[in-house]
Amino acid sequence: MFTGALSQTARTQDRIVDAARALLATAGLAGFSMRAVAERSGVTAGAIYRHFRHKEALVERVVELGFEQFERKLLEAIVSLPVGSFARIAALGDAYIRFAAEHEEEFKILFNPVVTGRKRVKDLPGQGGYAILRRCIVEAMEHGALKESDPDLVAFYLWSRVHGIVMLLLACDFGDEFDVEGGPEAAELFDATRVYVTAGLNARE
Amino acid sequence: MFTGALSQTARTQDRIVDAARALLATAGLAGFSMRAVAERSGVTAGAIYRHFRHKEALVERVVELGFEQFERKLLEAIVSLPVGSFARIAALGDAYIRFAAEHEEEFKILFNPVVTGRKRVKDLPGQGGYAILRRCIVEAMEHGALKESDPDLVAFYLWSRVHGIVMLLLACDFGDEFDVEGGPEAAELFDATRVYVTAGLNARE
DNA sequence: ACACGAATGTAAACACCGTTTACTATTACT
DNA sequence: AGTAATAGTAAACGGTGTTTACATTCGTGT
Repeated sequence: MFTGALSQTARTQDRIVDAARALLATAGLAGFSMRAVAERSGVTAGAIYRHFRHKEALVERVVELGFEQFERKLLEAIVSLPVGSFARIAALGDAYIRFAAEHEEEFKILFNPVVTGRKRVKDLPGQGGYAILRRCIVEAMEHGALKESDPDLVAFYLWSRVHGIVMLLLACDFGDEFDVEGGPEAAELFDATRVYVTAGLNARE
Repeated sequence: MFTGALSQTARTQDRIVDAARALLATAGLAGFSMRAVAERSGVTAGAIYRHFRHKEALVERVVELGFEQFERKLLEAIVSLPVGSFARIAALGDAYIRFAAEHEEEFKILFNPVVTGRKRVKDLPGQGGYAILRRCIVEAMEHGALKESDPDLVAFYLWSRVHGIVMLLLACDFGDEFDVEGGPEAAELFDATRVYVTAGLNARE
């Protein structure tokens, strides 16, 4: 049967997922228990198992939604910038870093090999942003903004770069190496090291 | 009193830590329970609390030992290479990646912001390798192997690069983007993208 | 050599966790 | 209206990290 309204099933399933997302964002993975999710969604812990096979499946769903939101942010970041420009690539890196900063707890989960398994890039929503990045790289090469090269290799290089900046700063406090109180922010270091990416490190010219 | 032998305290404490390290390496964090560590070290779970305040403190100790071993590997990697050479810097990256590959489970923990807290780089054994890397960079600049620049910024750039490669590959499978069955290895991608680091990406010369 | 206090270990309990079970209430459809 | 699937509940189960009450061992001063 089809009614315009959502089925009761869908309603509580959504409430569970919403509660799970909120809980993960505020309490982190430590405070994320089935009973806590249940209470937040006005349901009993056992009821969650009518909608998700186990806790991991619920976490996976949250991660999936996180990646969808992530992809949306990446698309928004480049939409108003000229096709084929280096600015588009820089904007993607910036959006990546901004997302990580604004959704810290969620980001820690998205790419955490301990809490969620290793993901095939192809199966991620929007290929985890890889597809967008690769397209911008190809276009930039066509427009002469980037040296011609293997776009997959460049995409991996640039992705691992922003990812490394974010993950390293999540794991380590560089407050004593860079005299910024509380440590420098990812966005600053991303900007400050950009020149190395464009011009290279070699002294030889 | 002082005897040549270790005190009983130190003995069982070592046995606990050894068991913890072995368990973490084989079963990962999922199989790492206080009772499992206890059984492996021939002791009761409660006894562990005479030596470590809580589970996290035990994990922290394992992480600390991991960082010490990590630093040793980095030092070994450069000792026979000429001071001031770019080869030293490349060797550090290589050792970083090799360590991550050979101690995968341990590495996932060392830099995981979810399982261990954010660490001050200065407090890590060997500053987590930062001190070694920075010294090699300064020496390379003095010998003209690297463009003159802020060594801290370059160190962060290079560290985040290897870290990003490793963490990204731990989280994601790129088997479909690079036609290497099961996905490419970190060492391959590290080598293949090195030219971007030395020469830069810009088309403009 | 002995005694005594601290250090170390044990077994059992506690509260919490993910998950399952037995049961009830609701829903959708003939 | 009747019925079979669906959705929800409360209680239980085994496992977890941690604490407790108690026993043992150890180190040391006399």
